[in-house]
Amino acid sequence: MVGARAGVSVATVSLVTSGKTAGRVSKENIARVQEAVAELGYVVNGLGSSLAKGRSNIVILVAPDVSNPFFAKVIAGVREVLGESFQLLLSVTEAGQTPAPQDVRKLLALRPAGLLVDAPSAHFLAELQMSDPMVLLDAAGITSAAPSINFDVAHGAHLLALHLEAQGHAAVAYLDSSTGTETFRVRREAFHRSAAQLGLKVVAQGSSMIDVGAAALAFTDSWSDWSHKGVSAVVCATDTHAYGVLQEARVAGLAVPKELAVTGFDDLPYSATSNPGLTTVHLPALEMGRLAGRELQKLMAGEAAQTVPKTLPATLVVRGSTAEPA
Amino acid sequence: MVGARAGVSVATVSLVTSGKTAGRVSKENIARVQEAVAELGYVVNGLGSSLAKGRSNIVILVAPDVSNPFFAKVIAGVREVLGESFQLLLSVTEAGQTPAPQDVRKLLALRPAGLLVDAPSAHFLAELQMSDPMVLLDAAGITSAAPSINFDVAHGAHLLALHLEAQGHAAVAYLDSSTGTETFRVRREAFHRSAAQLGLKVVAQGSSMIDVGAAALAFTDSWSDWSHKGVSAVVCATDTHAYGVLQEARVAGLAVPKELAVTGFDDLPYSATSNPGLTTVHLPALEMGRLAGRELQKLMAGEAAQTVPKTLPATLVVRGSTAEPA
DNA sequence: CTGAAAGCGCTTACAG
DNA sequence: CTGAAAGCGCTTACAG
Repeated sequence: MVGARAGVSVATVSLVTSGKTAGRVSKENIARVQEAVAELGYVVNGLGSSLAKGRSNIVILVAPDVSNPFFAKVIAGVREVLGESFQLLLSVTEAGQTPAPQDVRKLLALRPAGLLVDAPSAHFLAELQMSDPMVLLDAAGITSAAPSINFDVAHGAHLLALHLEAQGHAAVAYLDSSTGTETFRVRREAFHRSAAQLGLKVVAQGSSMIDVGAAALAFTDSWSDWSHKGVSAVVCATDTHAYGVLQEARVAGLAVPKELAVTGFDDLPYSATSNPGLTTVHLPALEMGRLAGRELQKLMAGEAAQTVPKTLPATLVVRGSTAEPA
Repeated sequence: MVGARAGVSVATVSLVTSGKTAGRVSKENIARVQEAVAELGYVVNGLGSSLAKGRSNIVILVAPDVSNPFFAKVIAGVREVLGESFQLLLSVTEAGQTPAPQDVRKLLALRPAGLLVDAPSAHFLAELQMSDPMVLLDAAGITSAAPSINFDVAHGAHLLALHLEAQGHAAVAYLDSSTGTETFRVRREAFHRSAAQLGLKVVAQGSSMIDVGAAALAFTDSWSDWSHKGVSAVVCATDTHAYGVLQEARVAGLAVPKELAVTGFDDLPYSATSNPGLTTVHLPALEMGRLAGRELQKLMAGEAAQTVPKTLPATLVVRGSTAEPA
């Protein structure tokens, strides 16, 4: 450790670089060490440091779909809370895929201080059997000992059904995501339940990956059938699906919302500016990131975890895709 | 190290877990160790391992905008090449921002085996002064000792000018990105140069962040002015900008491409399915990821780096936003 | 206020 | 084929 260029012991250098000088190191030595550090461009080796301390300062965020504008907000929220003290890293898996057991193992080998897991599957959590601090995000429908922050997607689906019924729709189609994440099951089942209560008939179903092109294809393949069944609105599991439907509706010359209403879920940035704007369920992503970050901090500080999942409200944003502007 | 439950020394366990048993450990001991590992759910502590070996197996990808569908492909390419041997992690910064010096320092503290830096600024690289393996991606206009993989965006811009001139346009507006990344400077300057050669006039300029809403706003604010100047086409620095323009053109009742042609840059997935489809410059993102991964592997293996930046071809994809379907 | 020393969990020559 | 030992770069009681 070349920092001994300051003429002090390694112990003193360590004290200075980790900021634990209070009443332990003289002013002169602090200055001398800082100077040497600056001159040599010394950076503490996190490997040695973490090993000695028994834990790293890495927080890993595991998510199936990092390349999603919705997720960017979640990340921003987490960063805001975790700040300087932890190094946030994203685990990368195949697009749309939850990481495989061996990926997880490699992550744990880094001995992260904490784990944030977005949209986990039950299977994934079973594999994990984490004892380290862990917080689940968007884990509706999952039971786990780990604290979780969820969106009230069921209520969101309910609001959607209410709105469509009020707009006079009688028969709708549901375009689901084929990724099989729990949140989509909850969205779908809640919508069906609410629709049934209201006398709104879900007469057709479809599904595709979360991709504009795939959703567009799913819609064009089904539309003639749906049309015969009297479908006047398509309820999509995500905004991305809705974009595909909006596009193909335009190609097919269908007037939106007059001949066909379209709804989404997530309220991605694009939904506010599309034409027509997309009626969708807004989920407070930034807030989710913040809460998850805070909960993880507590856990990492050794405090007790929340036991009841925290649920964030979902709200309905009505735009031109379901209602003519007043 | 509880693995000594197999009745062997730590050294033997280490040999087994790192797969270096060839002619060094007996079959029985291999089996015994593997059994103990499985029973105890043992995971090698990467901190200790990396410290002993002098380097980690972490590769960090630094990028200003991870939440971008374009970037998802780059990542896929990198993963494909790096495979099992390295742990790919994404560094997270504020959306659209290149990481600050202190962020970089924290990254280096992890002693990554290699660094992949996307769209770096000259300033960022100066701060870095890396001696570790590093490969730059999309660093057009940057000079650095590190190998880099670039897109030939200048040629792409040239193709765009050629196409617009051939379509009979005489006056166009350029909608730039306000992020100030080098690649946008190159795109803009190349387009202006080519346009000037062809007698195509760039009569107006605008700029916004890379965001559909922001681009839409920039367009509506400028359109009456641009219109007076005889603008018949808007050339956008990214597809995202183009989406904003397309939307507002529709709102304004402008027929695309008849009254207003629109072009993008990047060829995001959405551009193929938008209506009209977006004429844009296709950049081979997956291929860039692969090449960058391969180059980094060479570097990490101690082989000589390529000295000349590798440039991937940009191609023009003509769609409905500039040309009526035949 | 300071430094010598033990130890974090591994890997890797080295001697047997 | 096997194990004892040194060492990777730190941190943290501990003794002074």
